[in-house]
Amino acid sequence: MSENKNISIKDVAKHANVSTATVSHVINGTRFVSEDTKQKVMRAMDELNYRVNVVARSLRSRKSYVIAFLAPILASETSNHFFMSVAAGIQSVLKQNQYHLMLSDSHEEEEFEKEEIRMLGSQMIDGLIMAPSSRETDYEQLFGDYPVVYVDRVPNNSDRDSVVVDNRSVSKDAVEMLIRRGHKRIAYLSGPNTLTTTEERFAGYLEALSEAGLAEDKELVCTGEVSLDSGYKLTESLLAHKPTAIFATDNVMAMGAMMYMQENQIKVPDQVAVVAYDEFQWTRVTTPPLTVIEQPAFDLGVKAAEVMLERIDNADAPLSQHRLSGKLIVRQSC
Amino acid sequence: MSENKNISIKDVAKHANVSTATVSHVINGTRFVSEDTKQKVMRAMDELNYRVNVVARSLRSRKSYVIAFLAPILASETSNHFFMSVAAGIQSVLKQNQYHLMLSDSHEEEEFEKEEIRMLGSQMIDGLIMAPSSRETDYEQLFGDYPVVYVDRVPNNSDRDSVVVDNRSVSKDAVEMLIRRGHKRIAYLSGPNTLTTTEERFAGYLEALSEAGLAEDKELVCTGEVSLDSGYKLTESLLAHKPTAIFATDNVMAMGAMMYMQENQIKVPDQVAVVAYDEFQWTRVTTPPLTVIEQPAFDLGVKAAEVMLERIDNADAPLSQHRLSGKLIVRQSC
DNA sequence: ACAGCGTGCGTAAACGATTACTTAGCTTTA
DNA sequence: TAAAGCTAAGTAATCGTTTACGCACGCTGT
Repeated sequence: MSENKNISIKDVAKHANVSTATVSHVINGTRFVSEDTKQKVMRAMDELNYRVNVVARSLRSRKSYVIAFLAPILASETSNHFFMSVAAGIQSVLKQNQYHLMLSDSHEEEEFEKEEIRMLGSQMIDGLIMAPSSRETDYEQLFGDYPVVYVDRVPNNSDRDSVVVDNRSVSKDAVEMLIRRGHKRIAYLSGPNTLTTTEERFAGYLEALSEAGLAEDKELVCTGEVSLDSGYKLTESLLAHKPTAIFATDNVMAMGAMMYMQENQIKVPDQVAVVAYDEFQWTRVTTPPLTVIEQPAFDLGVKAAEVMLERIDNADAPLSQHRLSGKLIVRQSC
Repeated sequence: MSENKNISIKDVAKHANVSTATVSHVINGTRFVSEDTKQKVMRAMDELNYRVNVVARSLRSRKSYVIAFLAPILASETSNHFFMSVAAGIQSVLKQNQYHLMLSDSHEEEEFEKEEIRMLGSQMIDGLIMAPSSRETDYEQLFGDYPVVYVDRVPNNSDRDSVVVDNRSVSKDAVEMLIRRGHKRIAYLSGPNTLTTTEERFAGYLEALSEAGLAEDKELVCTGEVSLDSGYKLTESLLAHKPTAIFATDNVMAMGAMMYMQENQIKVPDQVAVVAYDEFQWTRVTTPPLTVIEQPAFDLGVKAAEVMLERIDNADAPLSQHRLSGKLIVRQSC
């Protein structure tokens, strides 16, 4: 039916007896066209089932109205949900401004990520919002000449716009709360310390301890792979050192911890209290429901997109760096 | 530093003292170029920090190497994870074939979805893989002249390629298992019956009952909004009719059910057994761990992408429709 | 010695839009 | 009535590639 092959603005122009310029201006509303002519053009477009070729358009206008979001969206259940919420925030802003969102996955691997950036090439996107998988990498040489906004994480020595969570501060809140409830042996369970986020969370943990006059006990600090199994095993070894509370900076690892304690009849929170990162619906249905730190994922995306659009508007505006607050949600696990 | 503004193949050609054709052929390996010339060109590209303009390329070659995936990826935690797994599958295949994945969200709303399809325009993508939010809609007129593959769901009267889950069959398995364990009053808890998937799951439920000589009890069939709260409330009213088991076709609703029973000290599985759709890591840490139906989400994506690439290769190949099997994972909740 | 062929590369026309510059025709103004 | 101005729309260059042709040169065989 709708044979759409190769119908160009030229065909429409011929069919409507006007010039291509006029057709273009009707489509874009970029200059006055008399009502009569406008009607003729519209009718022609309808009859030919014309569809604008966005590729040609962006070649000429040097605008694609596409913003890419590069993050470890497919890496795990946790980061998946977190970054998809960020994506939702981005999308909500972009949509209002007629921009498209292109999601790319970095797999949380540097090489994979670099390859994705290369594939974006030049001109395909008007901007890149990314959560870098490494803080050591020098990304600058890979980027095209579009603006870049970092979200959730920032590489070292970056002088780009950024929107992140105030991890240190909310982590400190969480640990302080545990201390207020009488805990003195608070374990730290986390993934490897390679991301700025993780580092900040650890800093918050230490700060709370130190301000309460508690010394850091190396035996209670435990980092490992981010996975359920890893969380399970690390919890097992942690418990040998008799913590009364566990502060887990990763959701999946917290699951492992909960699973271990459930299987070994360790009462939460009576024997061991638990506070973990990331609010999910399921954290309300564990036994007991989990006390968690909720990150403003959606807002992170909203802000990042807003910053991006402003940057596109004005390349010379001053650096725009933002830090959003997390929120402690107290439930029965502590 | 890396001033990349406006470096085109022409600049490279001039700088290397060759023609643009040669540069293009070096980049794409599309015809023999002597080692010497090749080196010259490469060096020039390096020195100028040349980056191919993918927009111009796809304008000319009529190929964008972008496949769009349109699904309700941001709609809820459940569909989010499910469709992101599908996306991961798609991505894994596309990447091997040098294609890009562009994720678009349909918000599970028809108008939103249509708008997204329109925005894709023509020529921007080489193909569209989608999970339609409605089976009634006539999407055909909206599509450009790219191939379309439906995944997970298929609209009525579609004669497009498709890849879906055999929902009826695995749902039947699950209910049969409950029956074998002696259950006779099995409740059905589900979202609204507007998707083919939901419909198929209900059919499987009914079929298992009927083959076991059990009559459908309307009081035990309960559909409502897909949300934790809704699951919670519907479970409350369901329990008035004394089911001994609940079959939940949605993950979030199952969470609501679990939460209600937990809060009201209803023992699972002793008083009420539970079987629910969708395997997540957290289903292993509830008390007790949940028996679930695992959908082959990743494989769904893989297959869909394969089908897409074949279709792109050969527009006239016969219709390619696939049905993948789900898997029942039995844990302590039943 | 020259027709014929293979090799390596250059020339220039697309692809389908946007848009700076013109232009034709009409109205106003002095 | 002629110059100036205004209105609506047309002409054609341009964005950066790909690719169908064509060409020059050197080698081969007779």
